[in-house]
Amino acid sequence: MSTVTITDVAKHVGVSVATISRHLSGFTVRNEEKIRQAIIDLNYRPSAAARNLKSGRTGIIAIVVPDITNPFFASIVEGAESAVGDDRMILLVNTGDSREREEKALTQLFGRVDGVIMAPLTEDEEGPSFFSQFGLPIVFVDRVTRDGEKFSSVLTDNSRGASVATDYLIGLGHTKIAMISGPLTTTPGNRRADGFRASLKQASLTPQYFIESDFSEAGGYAAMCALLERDDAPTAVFTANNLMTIGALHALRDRGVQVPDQISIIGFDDLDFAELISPPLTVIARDARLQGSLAMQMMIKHLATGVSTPPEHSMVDVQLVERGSCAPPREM
Amino acid sequence: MSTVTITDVAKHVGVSVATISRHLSGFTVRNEEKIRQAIIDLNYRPSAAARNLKSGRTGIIAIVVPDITNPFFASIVEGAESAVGDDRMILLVNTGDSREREEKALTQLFGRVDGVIMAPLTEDEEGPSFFSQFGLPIVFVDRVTRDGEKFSSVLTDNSRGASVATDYLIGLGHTKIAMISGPLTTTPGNRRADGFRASLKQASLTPQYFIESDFSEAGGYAAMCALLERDDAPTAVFTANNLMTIGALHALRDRGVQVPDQISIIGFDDLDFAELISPPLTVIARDARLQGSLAMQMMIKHLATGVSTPPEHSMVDVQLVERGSCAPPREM
DNA sequence: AGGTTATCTGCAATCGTTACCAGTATCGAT
DNA sequence: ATCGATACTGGTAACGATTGCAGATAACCT
Repeated sequence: MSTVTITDVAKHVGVSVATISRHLSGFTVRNEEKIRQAIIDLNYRPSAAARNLKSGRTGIIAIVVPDITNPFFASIVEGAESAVGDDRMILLVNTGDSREREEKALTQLFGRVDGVIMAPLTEDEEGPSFFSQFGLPIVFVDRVTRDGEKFSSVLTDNSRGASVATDYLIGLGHTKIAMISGPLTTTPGNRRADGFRASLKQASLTPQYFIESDFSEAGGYAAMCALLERDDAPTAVFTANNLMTIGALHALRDRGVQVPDQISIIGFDDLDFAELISPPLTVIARDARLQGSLAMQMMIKHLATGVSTPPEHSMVDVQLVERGSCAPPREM
Repeated sequence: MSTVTITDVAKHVGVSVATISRHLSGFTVRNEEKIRQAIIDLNYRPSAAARNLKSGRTGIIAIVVPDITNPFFASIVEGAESAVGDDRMILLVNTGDSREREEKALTQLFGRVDGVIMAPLTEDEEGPSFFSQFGLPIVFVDRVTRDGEKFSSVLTDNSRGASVATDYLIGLGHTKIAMISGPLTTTPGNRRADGFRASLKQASLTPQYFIESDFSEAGGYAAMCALLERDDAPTAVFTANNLMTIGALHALRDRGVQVPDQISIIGFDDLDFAELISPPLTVIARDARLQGSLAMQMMIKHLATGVSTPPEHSMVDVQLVERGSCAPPREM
């Protein structure tokens, strides 16, 4: 097996370890060709652990997401992966929607990675020092950073996105508009609920059909069922993420409710197969891949320029993709 | 910032570093409480790099997948994540369907991880030593291992799955059955094509509608278009993975071809939203999450018992999920 | 008290690499 | 022949943790 070290290579060639090391670092040395050959012959691979210990860097960037099976986060990861470059790798942590695991991940990550790209589950209630304590460079996706925090972020205008969706439904003539919301303790959940409420208010409507759910498919299903059981059911519903949209659609299908004849539905975040659903699903879309890629670029830049550089913030556009799942209310 | 070492803690308490180290490793030492407190006060976190260097282990297991946005692989990762345990983490490598990146990943992974779970892109043409040369424990998902290889694997009966799909279409009365296949250089692509051909042969049919594509949505789209342009178009099509199924469905939708009236379609690998498509999609399903979890369990077991243990192999069931996208052929 | 364990402790070597330092060879110019 | 500059070299001290060894302390028994 292979536990061949730099010393073995040095002996084999008949030079010192320093020379081999220099060759590895790209300096010109005398026996270039001999060394190159010896490395191949002995199948020598530098020990990452030893390098880490000396340099303090690992060449690994972590991405922490709540749920990798959510296509949105999968695309974030893919985008980040596309921007990571040849000399670094990605370590994925799936927190499974658990705040506890998220926290533990951060402590475990320390020393194993050079930085963390994080789409966090919850708002930071513990105060501004919570994320700082880990002493890791962090780039946030979809989480607003507080004053005094020195972290960069890639944001979407969640509030505006929700407003666009709600305004669209209002524009179609709906007045009984429901929202299946994410947890209000999360940045996206919170802001999207804000946008919804703001639009309703501006149209002099009250958010009587607001349900706080949990961003999961099961949660969306349950919420939709609850809405349908009401005496005075809504004529339109805005679901605050893709998984809940799928859940809601399942509920509607199981109950035989026709879309958009009996109820209109608009989701936040696009889906690969949105056009294949019948009717094709109208959504608020944003470029997840771009977000992941931007986050990675920020991280790499930050790592290159050093800790002292001020944090950057970038905003990714949201837009309405009109398909066929929304229509004017029937009984009007 | 924090670069507090075990020496700092030792000095702070007034004992030797060895004592701190022993405390960290769970041995009973004299000043337990004092040490515990010092660690908190100084915010000390053991250096992963130093530990790696000494122990030779990293506590990280890599998962190499061709495309993380494919729900199947996302589920594999999630399953693995669920089984990984508290003391280890997952490093994700997305090869983006590139054999080159797959290879490079393996070399980069060496020394950074304790083992690799791999859903490889291609068959191993380079001979049995190709994967061995990296000196890494590997568990394969969906790749058959050769004689003489000492790697474990989690397999699906791809051939049988394809046969079940094909037999189902034959049973409905179809004779002009197409297959949109994955690359024949990959294990899954190869075996599924085998199953298709075998079933056809048994029914005395010839595989005249066989198209080798690339497991991507765009590939599925293009292949479906090609099939539809034929003078003598097929009445049923079997798509060899979920992404190509989506692509094919898009093509059918764009051309206004009715499913299942004008053409029947059955896919390999289930989709979260298969029921939401109209008509609901009939598929060959298998438990991806289970596969990921099994692979991780094998890896952990292997790591615990040592290199000498013989490789394990486990087979995951496939089954037909009948929904509404298949019907007897129209003109018969 | 003396002897025998049973516990705990510190010293120092070690893991594989990098980087500093000083040393040597080569070369052209004087 | 001497000099200085250039280009490379080897020895070695780190990086931060773990661990075998031997010594120290305490605990227990007769």
